[in-house]
This record gives sequence, structure tokens and C-alpha cells, in this order.
Amino acid sequence: MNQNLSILKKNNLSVTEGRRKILELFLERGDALAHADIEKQTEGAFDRVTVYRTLQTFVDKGIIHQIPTTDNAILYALCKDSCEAGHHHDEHVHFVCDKCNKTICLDDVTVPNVKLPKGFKPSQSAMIVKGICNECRGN
Amino acid sequence: MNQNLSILKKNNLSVTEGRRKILELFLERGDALAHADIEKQTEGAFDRVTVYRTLQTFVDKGIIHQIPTTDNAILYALCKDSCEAGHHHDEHVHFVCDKCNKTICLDDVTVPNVKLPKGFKPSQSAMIVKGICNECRGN
DNA sequence: GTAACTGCAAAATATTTGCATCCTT
DNA sequence: AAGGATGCAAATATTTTGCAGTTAC
Repeated sequence: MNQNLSILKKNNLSVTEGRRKILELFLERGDALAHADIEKQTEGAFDRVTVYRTLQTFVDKGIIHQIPTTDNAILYALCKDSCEAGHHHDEHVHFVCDKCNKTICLDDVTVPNVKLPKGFKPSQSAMIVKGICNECRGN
Repeated sequence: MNQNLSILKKNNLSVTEGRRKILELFLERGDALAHADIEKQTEGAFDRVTVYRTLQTFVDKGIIHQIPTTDNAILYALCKDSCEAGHHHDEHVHFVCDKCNKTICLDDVTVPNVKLPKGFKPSQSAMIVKGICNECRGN
């Protein structure tokens, strides 16, 4: 079975053109996408509203997660299998390339613990590293 | 001299009602503010556009810095003295309290280095920790 | 006096909601 | 057939831009 099909089925989502296509985009590209990227990539095949709703659905189901960014845009990226609905495990490092501008999930790099001042109790943490990615390095 | 006056002067900005007031807000509150917060706190004393422009000016001058957030809003917080125009040193940890929802700069907690996969060259990093802050702890 | 800042109007952009229709199961 | 997903229209929210009047120095 196609990977995107199985992901949708596993999450009790009906399989529609839009969901398949958007999920496929994430699977193909491997980096994080903004709403605007998805609109561009799908070239108006789906209504702007459908894209909003699809992304929201995927976030709710734990298929994708949001990535914090300094600039305006909200980015989304695929979750690992360990994510479940309402319970994300996205405590890995996100890398933003200054050159190609891609945002990549470094799934294997976990966010280190830091010593917080007295009284602060951490529950979750996120980390963003900027720089040059492995693909742009050689060029 | 007032602290906000000296900050403005130091950055060659003319001292206006709006700039003084917005800077004062940051100095008083100590936590990070979104554009919407500032509008609410100043209760329409200044045009919405003025607030946008003032924040942009402050960012350009290195008086405040933007903080990445998981949800939509862009947050701003005061920079330490070591920040200069066009050259931020905001590599400290930002703490978001789940209870009071404030975002606090932990200026003394520096972002630890992480080992990146082969080929990735870091230039800058940011970190966000969620949890319960010191003030909400006791309550 | 002059350059810079502000407010207003309006354009451009982004996001949300309601509802009728169509599609998946 | 029934429930959910989509598209369209429109409401709402957010951000940017131009310009004329005002203010800081």
C-alpha cells in the first residue's frame, strides 16, 4: 500500500484527493513546508481553505507538527511514527539553511537539557539551529 | 536620565511619545510582548501602524529581538546591552509558561551546542523551553 | 527650518466561518 | 444513504504602503 494511504487509514481519515496530494508533498520533499509553499506546489488544484483545513486536521491527528520560526510563517513537517494524536514528540532539532532556506527536521538530534534558574519547571523544549545544510555545503 | 530616554538617545532615535511609551512597557513588564499585547496595553493611544513601525525600528536598531513561537504570533523582547544594530546576540533560552502564558528571556541561560550530522555548519541557534515559571510555581 | 515621525485611508495579504454541494465509505 | 470533505462567498484579522500633516531637534 502507498505510504500516504496507510498514514491516512491509520488515522481514520477518509482518503481524498487533497489529503493524498498534500501528504505526498511532505513525503517527497522531506523538509518543512509553509501554507504558501503547499499552495504553490499544488498550483491551485485545491481551494486555499481546503489546505488550511487539511493542515489543521493533520496537526490534530499528529501526522505533522508545527515548527517555530523567527519570521512570520508557520512551518509544518511530518512527525515521526512515535507521534500520536494530541501528543507530539517533536523534541528534535530543526535546522534552517541560510542558503537554500529549507527547514529540515534533524530527527536524530535530540534537544539537550539545560539548567534553568531556580523555580522553573520545564515540560517541553524546542531548538532551532541556523546555518548551512549538508546539501548546500558542497556547492 | 530615564532609562527609556537613554536607550533612545543612544540609538540616535528621536524621542517621541510612542517610542517612549512602548519602550517603557517592555522595561516594566520584563516579559515578551506581541504586537497585539502592545495595542491592548496602550489602549489605542497610538495608531496600529505606528506600533508596527516602532517595533520594526527597535528591531533594526537592536533594541528588541523577535522570538520564535510555535503558534502564530511573533513576540518581541528587550535585548541585552550587548546587542547592536544588525547584530543580535539573543542566543539565550526563552521560557514560555504554560500557566501564565508569559514568555521570559532567560538571559543567563545560553543555548548549548549540539552535535549536528555530517555536513551541517551551524551559525546561530535558538531554544524555547515550555513549562511552569518561577512565579506560577508557588501558586 | 528640515528631516523624521505620525495618523489616516486604503491596498494587499492571511485566516476563519457558514453553507450548499459533492465525495468517500 | 449518511457523514464528512470540499469549494465558494464573505467576514474577519493582519500587515504594508502612500501621503499629507505634525513634531522633534
